[in-house]
Amino acid sequence: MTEIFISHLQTPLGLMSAICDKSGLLRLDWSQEALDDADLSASSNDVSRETISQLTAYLSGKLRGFSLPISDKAASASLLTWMNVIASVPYGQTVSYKALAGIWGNEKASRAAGNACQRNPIPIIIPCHRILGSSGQFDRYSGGDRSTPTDPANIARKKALLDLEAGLKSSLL
Amino acid sequence: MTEIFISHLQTPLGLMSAICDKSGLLRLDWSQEALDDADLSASSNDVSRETISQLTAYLSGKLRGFSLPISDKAASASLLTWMNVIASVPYGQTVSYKALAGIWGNEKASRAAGNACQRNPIPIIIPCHRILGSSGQFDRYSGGDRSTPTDPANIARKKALLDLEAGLKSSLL
DNA sequence: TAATTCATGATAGGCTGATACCATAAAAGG
DNA sequence: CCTTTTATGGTATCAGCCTATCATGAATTA
Repeated sequence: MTEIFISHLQTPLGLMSAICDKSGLLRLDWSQEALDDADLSASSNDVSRETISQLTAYLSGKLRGFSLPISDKAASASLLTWMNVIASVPYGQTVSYKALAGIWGNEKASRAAGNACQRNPIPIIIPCHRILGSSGQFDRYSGGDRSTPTDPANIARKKALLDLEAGLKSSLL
Repeated sequence: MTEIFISHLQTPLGLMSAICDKSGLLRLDWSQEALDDADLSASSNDVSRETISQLTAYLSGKLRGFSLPISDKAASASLLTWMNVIASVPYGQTVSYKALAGIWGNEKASRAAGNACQRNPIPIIIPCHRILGSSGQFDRYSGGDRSTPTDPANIARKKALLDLEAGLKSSLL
């Protein structure tokens, strides 16, 4: 029914797929299973190409903020509000789940904050990698795939993104 | 997501649209709103064309029974059982809502029978026009559009179909 | 320090019961 | 005849309610 558009980017951390409908970004994925319920004959469109373009600049260390339309079908209404809160964390900074929950409106909802990070369909653009445990742990990361928060490959991705933003690496491409 | 196929037939009673997915008929409609949630670029397929073909023969008085695959997504499971009951009423015969309910399994469910007729997504093929009030009234007909059972144009269609099957007219084309 | 345990809040999914909707039918009253 | 009233059964929808899940955090142990 709803037409789907896709663009890809090969990175040292894996192949990324930007998936959109006509109104904006739906999700960003590392694994190929992104294609599961998408039309196999999908082509790219302006938004998917622009996403890859900005992503390339970001991973090269040349871009510190994204400007992209996000489809309102990317997530439930409640998750979208969480995504806005996550997006308010600036480049290069990190925040605990508890602090994130505080910004959201209830400091005690730290666990709900983690829940939202896990279900974030658009990693990097919505910078859930900047959310850490209260004592600085970054041992969980889903990278758009809700089912693999402890996958070592994902942890490595989180670390790489943090290193990039901390200036420890100049590029991830 | 699910691909849709459509074929049309212009008749004196209005433009008919046969809408299918790959597994069979989804619905048959008189009004153009049939296209509302269908892909505007939809094309025809074997089933949609065969539907129009058999329909043409039926409306010309040359065919008295249909043989077409019906998608299991055309209706809920409970409605599909009602559709089978309706389809068991032979060409040229009529039955009351109460009698239909009796065949279905509960003579007192006459009102549920009417409910099923109203929601029948495939008029003519599933011959809900053969179901009348207990004293012979045919003053309700939806013709695939659940919201207009008392529309005079629909009543006229029901009468025309009954006249055709009674041999009062030799063709509706 | 590290492993366990416990208190917590939000979300989504599943289940249950209540309800509004009807292309009915029969009876009652004029 | 006509309209009105009442009894009626099934379906779909929705509001509650409960529950499992979780990328947490803090306190308690050893």
